[in-house]
Amino acid sequence: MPVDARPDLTLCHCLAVRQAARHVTRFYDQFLAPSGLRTTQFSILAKLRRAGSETITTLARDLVMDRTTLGRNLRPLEREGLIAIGKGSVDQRSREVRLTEAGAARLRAGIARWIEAQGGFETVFGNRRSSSLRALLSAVSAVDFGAASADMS
Amino acid sequence: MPVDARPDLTLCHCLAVRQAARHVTRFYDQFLAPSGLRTTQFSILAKLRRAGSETITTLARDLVMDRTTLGRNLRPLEREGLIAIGKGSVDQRSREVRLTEAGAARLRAGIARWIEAQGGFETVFGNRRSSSLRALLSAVSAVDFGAASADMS
DNA sequence: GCGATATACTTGCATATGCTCCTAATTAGG
DNA sequence: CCTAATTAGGAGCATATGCAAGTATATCGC
Repeated sequence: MPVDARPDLTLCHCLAVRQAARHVTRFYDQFLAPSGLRTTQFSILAKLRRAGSETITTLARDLVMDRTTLGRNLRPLEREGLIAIGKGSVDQRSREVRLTEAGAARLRAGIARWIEAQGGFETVFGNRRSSSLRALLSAVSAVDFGAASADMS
Repeated sequence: MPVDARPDLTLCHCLAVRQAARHVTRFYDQFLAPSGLRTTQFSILAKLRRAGSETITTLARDLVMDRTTLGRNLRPLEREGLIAIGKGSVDQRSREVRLTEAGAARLRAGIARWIEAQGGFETVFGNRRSSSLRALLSAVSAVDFGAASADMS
């Protein structure tokens, strides 16, 4: 590459993944709307059903989300009684988050819609490409950027 | 698949792309921070440099972003004098957004950091996989979900 | 030309995102 | 034990995200 060449900013991986996230989120949210859940909320409830009970920190790590972000995202769910948050049994600092009955019911309603969204996505994008994409995205989310981080302090 | 089988929610494409977006954004933002730009702002300025001048609606479409979201995202940039917004010459309703000199300078500073981030990403994720990923993400962003939309009104 | 329709944008609302700084509880060293 | 470093979580700040509803301008039909 010539020294003077302007780098091609259209090749930005960050922009690509953010644009796709916006586009796909709007699609899924459209389906989930009747259930009264957003994709983020749906993901949280789904994760809780699998995990049973988790602290905010571990749940945040599972969802590749900042702790403080998750803490706030839990608020609307708790307000609606879809989750319950109690003190951690071993560590008094931590808080255990668990799915309530109402939350499980809401999740079931959401799942019916999610199946449509997921199916719709795969129909238009193709099963093969969908699988490839999800595999690559999972790999990205699992990457440890620590070694290449800007801040080495 | 058995009728009673619970669908595997961990295969959600929406969750996958959102998690990846969060993870990658944090990585790029770390690098961009010294330039005083966030990835979203960097993308907007970069787009404006290429486009020269665009209305909010077309710019939003280019960035796969809601018009109202973009409208608000422009505010901090205008406040800092990195962009200028004037009335559209042909259509009086529209507003033309363009890069200022200060914006171009800021963008140049950001590009230096972006190169590090982009390079770091490709180093840890691999050039081949990075290319495949970006291609798939571009395809996703270009998909017209209209036909498979939940709302057919 | 005028009323109907469409388009460009803004505002209000609610959630999403993560950083920095703070407090409380835990754990490590001595 | 008791202090120091660590960890779990919250609060404040700023931006990001998009829907619904509203206003202003353009364009279409006649």
